[in-house]
Amino acid sequence: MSKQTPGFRAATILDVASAANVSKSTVSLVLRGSELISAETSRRVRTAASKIGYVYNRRAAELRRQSSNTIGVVINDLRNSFFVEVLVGLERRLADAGYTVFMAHTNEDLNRQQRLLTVLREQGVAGIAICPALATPASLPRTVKSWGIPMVVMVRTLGVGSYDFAGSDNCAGVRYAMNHLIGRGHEHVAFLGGVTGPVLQQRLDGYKDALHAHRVGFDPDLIVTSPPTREGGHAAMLHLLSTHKRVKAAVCYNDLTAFGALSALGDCGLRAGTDFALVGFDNILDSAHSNPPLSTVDVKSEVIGAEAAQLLLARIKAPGTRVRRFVQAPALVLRQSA
Amino acid sequence: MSKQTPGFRAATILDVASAANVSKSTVSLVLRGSELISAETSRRVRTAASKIGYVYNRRAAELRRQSSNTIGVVINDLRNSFFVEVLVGLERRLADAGYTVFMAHTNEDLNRQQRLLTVLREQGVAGIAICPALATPASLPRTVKSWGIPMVVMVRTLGVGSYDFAGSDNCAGVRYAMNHLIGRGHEHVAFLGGVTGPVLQQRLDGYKDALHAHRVGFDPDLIVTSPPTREGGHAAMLHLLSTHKRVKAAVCYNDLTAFGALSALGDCGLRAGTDFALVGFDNILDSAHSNPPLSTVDVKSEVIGAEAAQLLLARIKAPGTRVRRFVQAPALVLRQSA
DNA sequence: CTGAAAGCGCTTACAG
DNA sequence: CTGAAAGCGCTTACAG
Repeated sequence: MSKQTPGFRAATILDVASAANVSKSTVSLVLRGSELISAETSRRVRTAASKIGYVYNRRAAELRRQSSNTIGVVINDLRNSFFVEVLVGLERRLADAGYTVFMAHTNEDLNRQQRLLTVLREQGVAGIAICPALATPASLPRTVKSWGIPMVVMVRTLGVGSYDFAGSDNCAGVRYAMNHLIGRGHEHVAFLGGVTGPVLQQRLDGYKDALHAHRVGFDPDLIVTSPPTREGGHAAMLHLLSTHKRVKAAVCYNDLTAFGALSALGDCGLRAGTDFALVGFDNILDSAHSNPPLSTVDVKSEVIGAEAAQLLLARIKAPGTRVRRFVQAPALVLRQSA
Repeated sequence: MSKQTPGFRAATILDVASAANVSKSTVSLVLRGSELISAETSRRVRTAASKIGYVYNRRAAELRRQSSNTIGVVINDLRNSFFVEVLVGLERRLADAGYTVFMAHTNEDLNRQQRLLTVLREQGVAGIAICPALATPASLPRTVKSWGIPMVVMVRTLGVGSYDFAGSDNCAGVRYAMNHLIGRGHEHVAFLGGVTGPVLQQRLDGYKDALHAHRVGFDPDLIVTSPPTREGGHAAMLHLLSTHKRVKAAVCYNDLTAFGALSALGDCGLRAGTDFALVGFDNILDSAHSNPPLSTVDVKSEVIGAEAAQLLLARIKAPGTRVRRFVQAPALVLRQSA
C-alpha cells in the first residue's frame, strides 16, 4: 500500500559485510547468533551494523527460511475484560517462548474473522490462537488444519471435532452458583443474560442440572436472555423485577451482565447482598470492586490463556500428536452480592 | 521458529501459471487485479488458483514491492476499556481504508514497547499508531521518524516535539467537572487517582484552574493519588473518607478510578448522588450502567481513535506535510453520581 | 571461519 | 495481452 521512505535505500547485510570487511554469509551467521563465528569478528560485524543503521529485514529472512516466529491471536470481543485477561495470560507465555504475538479483533463479526484468518494464512504465521466469533462454523478447525497452520481454540467450543482447546467447565460453574443460592433458601432462581453460543448452552445445562438435583421445577420464564453486556444485564434485571416480584436470586451469564443487574437493582433502590442475591460468572478483575463486590464463579481467565499457549506451543513443536483439551475447573468466590 | 508443513510444498504462481496455461506474469497481474488482462483469462487463472489450493504469499510480494499494507497498533493497557474504545475507532477507519491492523499490548512495560517497535520496524509495517506506555521518552516520535515509518501518537502526549497526535482536552474536561461540583455548592472537592504521566498533569491543571477561577484555595491533601484502576480508586476513596470527613465531592482521574470509588462508598453505606458527588472521566461504555450510573466527562474515545487513523493515513499518503494535532473537546455528561 | 552460488515467491519493466 | 529476465534481502549448503 505505501512505499517505504522513497529515495532512501535501506542498508542490507551486503552493506554491513563491506563495512565490516567480511562476506555477507558471515554477517548472516552473526545476526542469527551462530557459534561458528569468532567473538572478535562477531563484534566487528555488530558494530558495523549499528554504525550504518542496518535493520534486519524479517520479511526476507522468513521468506527464505519458510518459517515465522509470530503468532496471530484472533479475539472476538475486547470490550469484555474476560477476553482481555485470557489474552494477557496467553501473550505472556508466548512471549516467554520467544514468539511475538499480534492480535486482531473481530468484534463478533464472522466476515471480519474470515478476512483476518486469510491474512494470517497469507502472512504465514507460525500458529493461531482464536476465541471464535459467535456462529463460527464447526468446520473451522478442520479448515485451518488443512492449511497446515497449528491452531488452538479458546473459551468457546466449536462442535465435537478434534482440535486443541482451552476453556472452562461452564456447567459445573453454574451448578456451584446454584447450589449456593438454593442452599441459602432461594426457591426461585433466575438466569440472566446471554443470547446464543456454546458457552450459554453449557451454563444453562448447569442451571437445569442444579434445579434437577435439588428437585426444583424448571420455569422457562426465569431465564431472561439479553446481550452479555452491562446494558443487557441492566435490561434483563429490570424485566425480571417487573415480572417476577417474588424472585430474589439470580445467576448471571457473565460478570458484565451481573454489573448491569447491579446497576438496575440500584435504580430500584435495592442492593445485592441484602435485598437480592446475585452471582456472576468469570471473576474478571473488575468484579472485586463493583458496588457491591460481586460473588462470582472464578474461571481463572489468565490460566485459560496460559494453557492455550501451552497447547499451541506443543502443537507447533509436534504437529502429529494427539489433540488435547484443557477444561479449567471453576470455583465459587463469595463476596457481598450473594 | 517453526517450519511450515514439512514435506508439503505450497503452490506458487508458477503452479497456477502452468495449471491455467499462462505465464507467471499473467498470474501475478490477475492476482493484483490489473486491467491489462481479459475477463476470460482472469477467470481461468482464478479457477486454476483455487483448484490447486494456491495461497498468496504476502511476504514474498511485500519483499519484492518494498511495501506493506499492515499497520501496527501498540497499546499500553487493554484492561482499561477506554483504550479498547480508542482502538475500535481506529481499527474501523483503518480497515475501511484497506489496511489490516495488528495490535500488540505493552502492558505499560517500556522494554516490551521497545521490543515491539523493533519487530514492527523489522516487519516493515506501513505505519504505527501508539498509545505510549508511561515514561516513554519524548524522543520516540523523532526516533520512529528517523526509521522512515509514519506514526501517530494517541491519548498521551510525548513532550513538545513535532508529531501527529490525537487526544482530548483533559484540562478543560476537569474544569467542566469542577465547575459543576463547585456550582452545586461543594466547597471542598477532592481529586482521586492517577500516579504520573502527561494526562494526569493536564487533568490536575484543570483542577487547579477551576479552583483558581472560583477563588477556592488549593489543598494538596485533597489530591489522593492511586493507580488508575478500580482497586486504586477504591483505596483512594477509603483514604479520603477516613481523613476528610467533610469532603463530599470528588472528580476522578478516570472512570475506572470512579468505579472503585463507587464501590468504596458502598462499603461505607454511602451512595454517590445522594451522600457524595462523584464525577468520572472518559465516559467509557461501562459508565452508563455502573451503580449508580456515573456522571463523567465524555472524551469520545472512538472519535479519538478514528481521528488518529485519519492523521496516520494522511501521513502515509503525504510524508512531508505539516504535523497535525487533534484535540477532542470534552463534554460533561450528567447521570446519577453527581 | 569465509566466499560464491542458488533460491524463497513474488513484481516489474521491457520486448514482443 | 504474454514471456523471459532481473531482483527484493535474506539463508543455506558447499567448497575452501
